[in-house]
Amino acid sequence: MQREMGEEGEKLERESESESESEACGSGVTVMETPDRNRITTPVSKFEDSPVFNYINSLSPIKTVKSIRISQSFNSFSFASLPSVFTSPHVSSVKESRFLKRHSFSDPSRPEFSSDNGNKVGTSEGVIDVAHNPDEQQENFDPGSCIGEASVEPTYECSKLAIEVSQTLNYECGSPDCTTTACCEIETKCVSELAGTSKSVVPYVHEVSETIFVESGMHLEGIRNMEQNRKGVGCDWDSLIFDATDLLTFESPNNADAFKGTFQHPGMRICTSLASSEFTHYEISDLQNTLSVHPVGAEGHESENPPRVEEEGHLMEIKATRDVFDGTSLNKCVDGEPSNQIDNEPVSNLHRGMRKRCLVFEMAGTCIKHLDHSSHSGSSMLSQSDVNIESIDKQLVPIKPVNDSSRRILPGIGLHLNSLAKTSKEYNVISHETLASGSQLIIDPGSAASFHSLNTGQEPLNKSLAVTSMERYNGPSESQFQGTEDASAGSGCIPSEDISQSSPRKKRRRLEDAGESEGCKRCNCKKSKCLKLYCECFAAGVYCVEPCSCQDCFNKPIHEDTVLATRKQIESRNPLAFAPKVIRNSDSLPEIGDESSKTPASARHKRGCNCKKSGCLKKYCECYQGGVGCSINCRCEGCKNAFGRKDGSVSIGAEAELEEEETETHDKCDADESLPKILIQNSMEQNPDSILQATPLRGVRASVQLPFSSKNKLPRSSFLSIGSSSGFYGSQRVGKPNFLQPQSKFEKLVQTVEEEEMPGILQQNCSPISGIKSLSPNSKRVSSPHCDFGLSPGSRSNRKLILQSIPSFPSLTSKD
DNA sequence: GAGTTTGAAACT
DNA sequence: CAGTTTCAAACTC
Repeated sequence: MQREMGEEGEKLERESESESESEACGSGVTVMETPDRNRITTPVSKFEDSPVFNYINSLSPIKTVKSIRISQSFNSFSFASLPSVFTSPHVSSVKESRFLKRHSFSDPSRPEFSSDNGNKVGTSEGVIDVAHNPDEQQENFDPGSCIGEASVEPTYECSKLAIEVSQTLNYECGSPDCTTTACCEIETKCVSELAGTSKSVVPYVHEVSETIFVESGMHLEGIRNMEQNRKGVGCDWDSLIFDATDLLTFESPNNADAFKGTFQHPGMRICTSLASSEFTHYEISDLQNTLSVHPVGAEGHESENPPRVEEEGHLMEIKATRDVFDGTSLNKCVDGEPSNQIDNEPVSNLHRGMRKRCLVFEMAGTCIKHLDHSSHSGSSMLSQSDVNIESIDKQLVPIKPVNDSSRRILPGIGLHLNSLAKTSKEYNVISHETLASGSQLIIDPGSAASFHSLNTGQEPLNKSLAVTSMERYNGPSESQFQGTEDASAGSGCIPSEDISQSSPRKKRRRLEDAGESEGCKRCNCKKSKCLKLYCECFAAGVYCVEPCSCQDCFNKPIHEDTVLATRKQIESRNPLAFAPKVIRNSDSLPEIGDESSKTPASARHKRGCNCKKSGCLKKYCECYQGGVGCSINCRCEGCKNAFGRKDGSVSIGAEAELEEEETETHDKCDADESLPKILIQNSMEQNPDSILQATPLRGVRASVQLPFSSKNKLPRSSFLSIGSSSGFYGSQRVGKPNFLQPQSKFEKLVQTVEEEEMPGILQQNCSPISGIKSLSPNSKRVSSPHCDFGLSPGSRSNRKLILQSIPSFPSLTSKD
C-alpha cells in the first residue's frame, strides 16, 4: 500500500507538474480542463461518502467538480495513507520534491498575472524572494511587504512553504480588489499578526500560520470581493488550489478524523486541527476559486473578461457560492461563529479564524500562547490580543539569522524547541478552550510530519521540534494526554535567552510554567556538565534552558561544538545512545500495509530495565517511566510493571488486575502528573540517509494510559502515538546505525510478546513493527527505532494526539 | 528542601 | 562482559 501511495504520489506529482506547466502557459482555467486534472478527479467517487464530501456538498447547492476534487485530494491523501510518508522516506521525498516542483512551476505562472498587477505580483515575489531581491518589493503596497516579512523572517527553513504561501498571497494580491487599501490593510494586519505568531513559533507553526493567513486572507478577500466585484480575479486559482492540494497532500490520514469532526460542525470548518486548517485552506481556496475566479486570459487581464463558455459551469457555481458568501455562510464556516458578529467584521473574522487556527495549533506551542490571549478576549478583544501576541512573539523569536543553514540549526532549533516547550499549563488552558470551541485536540502528527516533509534539511528537525511542542501540549489536565518527560526533554524548555527578552508578563508566565509544568525538561546536573546521558536534557538532545538547575552546564548553544563532540563521542560508543529509549509501535495502518501492520502495536524499552528493588513500579524503572511494559529484554527482578510484565503474564489473567491497577495509577497520575509517560520515540532512527530521518526526540511520551488497560477501550496509546521528534541538536542525522536490520531480526519475538500483552483491539490498531529488542538479555539491547515507522500514521480513530514521525532523531553529529 | 533510594550511565 | 563507580532522577520525610 505504501508503495502504491508512493506511486500515486509520484503520479500526482507528475500530473501536477504538467498542470503547473500548463498553467504557466495559459490561464488557470484552462488547466482545469486538462486530462490530467480529470484523471485526478476520477478517484473521488470513492470518497463521496465521506463526511467531508457531504459537508462540502451541503455548503453549495451545486455539486461542483471542484468540490469533488477537493474531496478527492483530501481523501486520497488523507484517508489513504499518508502515513506512508512517514514510514517511507521514499514517499516523503517524493512528496517533498513534488512540493518543490510545484512551486517552481507555480512561480512562472505568476508573471502572467503580474502584467496588470505588477505591484501586486511584485509583492508576492517580494515575499518569496524577500531575502534575495529586495528590489522586488519595491513600492509594493504594504500588504505585500508585510507578507514578505512575515513569511520570510521567521522562515529560516520554511522558505518553501513560505513560497507557497507567498504564492497564495500573490494570488490574493493579484485580485484587483486586493488593491483596495482596506483590503491591503486588513491583510497587512493579518500578516503582521501572523508574522508575530510565526515568529514565536517553530517553523512548523510558522508554516501553519502562513497557511492560515493565506486562508484568512483569501476568506477576507473573498468576502470583500464579493461585493465589489465578482469578476475580478485574474489569479490562477487553480494553481492555488493545487497548492492547497499540495499542502493537503502532506497531511496525514489522521486529518481525516479532524476533518470529520470539523466538517460535521457547520460552523467549525477552520478551527480544528492543523490538518483541518490546511484542508480549510484548500476548501476556501476552492470556494474562492468558485466565487471569484473567472477565466482569465493568459495575460492575466482579469476583471472584465467574461467567462468563457466552457466556464459556465464555473459561473453558475460562483453564483451559488456567492449566495453563500453573502449569507455569511462562509464566515460561519470559517469562524464557526454566528454570522451577526462576523458579517461586519471582516477583520475580526480574520482574527478569529486565525485565533482558531492557533487553537488548532495550540499544540504547536507558541500559538497556544496567542490563543491564550486571544481566546479569552473574544472578537472584540482581538486587536488587543493581537498586539500582545505580536509583541510576545517578537520577544520569543529566537532565532538568530544564520547564513549557514546547517549551522544555524543547532542554536535555532534548540531555541525553538525550547520555546516550544511551553508548560503544560498553558497548553491546558488552550486545550480547554479548544475543546470548548468544539474542536478536538487532534494533533495530527501527520500534518506536522507532512509539513515537515515538505521541508528539507533542517526543517525536519524543526518540525520535529514543533511536534514535540505539540506533544507537550499534553497537559496533566488533559486526561487524554499527558506531557511526557521525554517530550519535554525533547522539546526542551524555553531558553533563557528568549525569556530574558520577553516581556515581564511572559517571563512571569514562563517562570511559573517552568516551575509547574512537567512539559519542560529540566535537569539538575551538578557534575556531568550536562554532557552525559545522565543529563536528561542532553540525553533528549536538547539544550539546557533556564529552568534547569544544572551547574557548569555545557549543554548550551554557546557550547555547541562541545556538545556535538560529546554527543558524537557517546554515539560512537553506543550508536543508539540517543535513540529513543522506548519504542512504540502503535497504530497500524492497515492500508499502508506493511507487514508491520500485522503486528500489534506496542512499546518497549529498547534496552529493557534492570530494576532490582523498584519492582518496575516506580519511575526508577525506565520501562515504567516510559509507560511501557517490561519485556524479555529486561533483566529486572520481581517485575510488577503495570504496563506489562517481563514474563508477559499481563496478558490475560493478570490483565484485569493490571487494568485495575493501571486505572488507579493512571487516574492518580493524571491528577498529579506523576504518572509515567510513554516515550514515544519513534522511528526517527531510521535510516540516516532517508529524508525523513526520524529524530527521536526521545522526549515524546504519551500518557501512561496504556493500551493494556482495556480491551474494549480505544487504546489510549493510540492517542499517544506520538512520533518521536528529534532533539535539538543537529537537524540531520548522519551515520545513524541502520535499525532495520535488528528489527527484522527480532520482530517476531517482539510481536509474540506484545501480542500476548495486547488486547485484540490494540493489536489490530497497533502497528506491527514493534519495538524491537535485542534478543540477548544480557547484552545491551538495541532496538530498532526503525520499527516505529508504523507509528502514528494510522491513528485514525479516536486518536487525539498523534505525533508523527519527525525527522530523524537528532544527532549532534549531523553536521558531519 | 534535604536526605535517601534507585538504577542508568560510565568506567575499569 | 562483569563488576564497580558515578550520577542524577525519583522518591521520602
